[in-house]
Amino acid sequence: MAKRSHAHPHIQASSPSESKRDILRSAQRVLAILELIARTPGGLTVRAVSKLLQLNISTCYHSLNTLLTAGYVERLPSGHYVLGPQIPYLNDAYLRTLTHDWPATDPQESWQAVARVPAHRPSLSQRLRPILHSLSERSQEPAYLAGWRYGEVELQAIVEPAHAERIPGIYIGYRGQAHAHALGKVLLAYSSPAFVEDYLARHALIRLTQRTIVERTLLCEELHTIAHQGYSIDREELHADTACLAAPVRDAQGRVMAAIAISFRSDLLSRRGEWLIAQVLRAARQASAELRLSRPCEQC
Amino acid sequence: MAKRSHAHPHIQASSPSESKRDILRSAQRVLAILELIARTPGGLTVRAVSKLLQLNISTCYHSLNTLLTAGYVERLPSGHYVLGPQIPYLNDAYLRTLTHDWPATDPQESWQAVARVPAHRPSLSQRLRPILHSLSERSQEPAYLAGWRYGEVELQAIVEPAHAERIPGIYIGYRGQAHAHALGKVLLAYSSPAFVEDYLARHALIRLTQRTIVERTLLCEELHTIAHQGYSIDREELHADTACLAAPVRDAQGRVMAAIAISFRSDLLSRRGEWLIAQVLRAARQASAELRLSRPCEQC
DNA sequence: GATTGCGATTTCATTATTTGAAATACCGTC
DNA sequence: GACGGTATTTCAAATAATGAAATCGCAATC
Repeated sequence: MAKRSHAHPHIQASSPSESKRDILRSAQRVLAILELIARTPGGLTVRAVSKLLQLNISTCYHSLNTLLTAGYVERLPSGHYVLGPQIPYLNDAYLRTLTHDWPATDPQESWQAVARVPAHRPSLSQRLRPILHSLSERSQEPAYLAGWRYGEVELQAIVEPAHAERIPGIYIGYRGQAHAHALGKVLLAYSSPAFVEDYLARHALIRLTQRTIVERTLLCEELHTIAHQGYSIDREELHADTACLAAPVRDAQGRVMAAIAISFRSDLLSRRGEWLIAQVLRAARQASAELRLSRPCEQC
Repeated sequence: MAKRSHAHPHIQASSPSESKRDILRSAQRVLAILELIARTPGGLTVRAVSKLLQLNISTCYHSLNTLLTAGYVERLPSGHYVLGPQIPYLNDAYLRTLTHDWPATDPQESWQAVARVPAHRPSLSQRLRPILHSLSERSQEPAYLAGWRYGEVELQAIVEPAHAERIPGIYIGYRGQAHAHALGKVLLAYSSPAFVEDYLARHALIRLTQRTIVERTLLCEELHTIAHQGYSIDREELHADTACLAAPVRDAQGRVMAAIAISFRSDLLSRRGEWLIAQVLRAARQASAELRLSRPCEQC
């Protein structure tokens, strides 16, 4: 975007690393402080922020005041700043934007259609929640729904049973590491080769556990296998001790719109694997059936 | 905080309304833009932001770029900006801060103890989730958990059954309007008079429906009734057509630490009210029993 | 195939805003 | 009562944001 054209007539020397144009530096700093606080469970004092970010304490003081008055952080009586109530408020708004249906995956440009999708039609996650619910109920494991969003795999719904916990570090809105989980792999497996190409060009295959598939060729083989067998397995590829199973959800035209999954302790795979696969496939079939009827479809 | 002392020797005339000191204006503007986008389901273009906020288009352009590169917004191919993946990421961090136990309510200062509570003990919402789950299961209505946080009632857990939807506009992390819902009323009902006094001084009794209690004396009467009967009812006080029932959860010392509730279509109140009250009371009793055993208590 | 309209991007000088060092205030502890 | 660790305030320096206007790009229209 920024053209970084002929240097300013002004000074500009003093900025240490090549600082980006078109960015509001104090705003950027404030956001960086917010993220730092998010990463620190117990909160941070003004001074701590100043030290960690190598910023003048006065700058941090003003930045934190800005965040404070806007509700993005809160100040504990101890002087520690923690995330404030504006965060879940914005998240609620974000969740409502999941209330679109996305066109499937294919040529990287397909998601541009999103712009044309009218807001406020019943979302996939809303329509499929009962199915996730019963999947979670039957299996007594957490159930997940993911779809494409702006060229990324996005986790869009989680239904947890009373006792089992979701995979740590995973949350609604989580994107990425598609190569390392069952949902991502199954969605990629049913994408066009051109799209997979593009996806792999945009994403490094980061190693998350010893089992993560980090070889491009191995991953492509895996995707073929998945497309052939109709579901995907994550054997501790994302998180040690945890396995996932995922299966595709198709719309009336047969396009893969989403994927449904469950996660569970990986040692269950050998004992209950077959049964769990059957449950996931069943839920995915139900979901596809649900999408087949009464599509409030605009672009058909 | 800001002392607004003797006017600067500089100009300072040009700022129209009394602009606050100790605030980073460009950062504040960026946050305002973020909130504007959050309020707009379909997203906004640079120009639209500029018009709505009465800012120079160049300012908006730079602000949006800042938000964009930090992941707080995303740009659709149409040029519309919508909330980005950083929002749910921060929310996940916020949710983890719910992983404290809070001291109860009383004298407005009690929440200052939060600062001393070590992070990472099992949270109320984690411990009580199975109970909420079975409450939701039995009643087939959404179940809620709320507690005190920094002197405010905060919604801390929601368990939705397969088919019923939570109250719109309500989300985990939601605070306030305690006078208008069952959870808030029951928590206030078991707070000390001094605290209620303080709470009422800090919060106007905003009218949300025709039934909202906006008279201070009426609310106090209501709180007395609630404390006497052991549960609270919200009869369309927060949201038209929706009723809630809430009951207190006590710790081993008998202090009210939280409240459990369900919401449902208000017409069910006459038919199933008695039964639903029994369910909520039962869940609250179970929760209190759960808190009674094996408290990982630091300050006792 | 050129034109128009609409909006995004870039430019650049002006000027207000942010910065940073240091002084000061605060609070709990020894 | 002094000390150590922080938070807050001050104020001049100078950096960084602003705003008007020019430019660019795209798509619809003539």
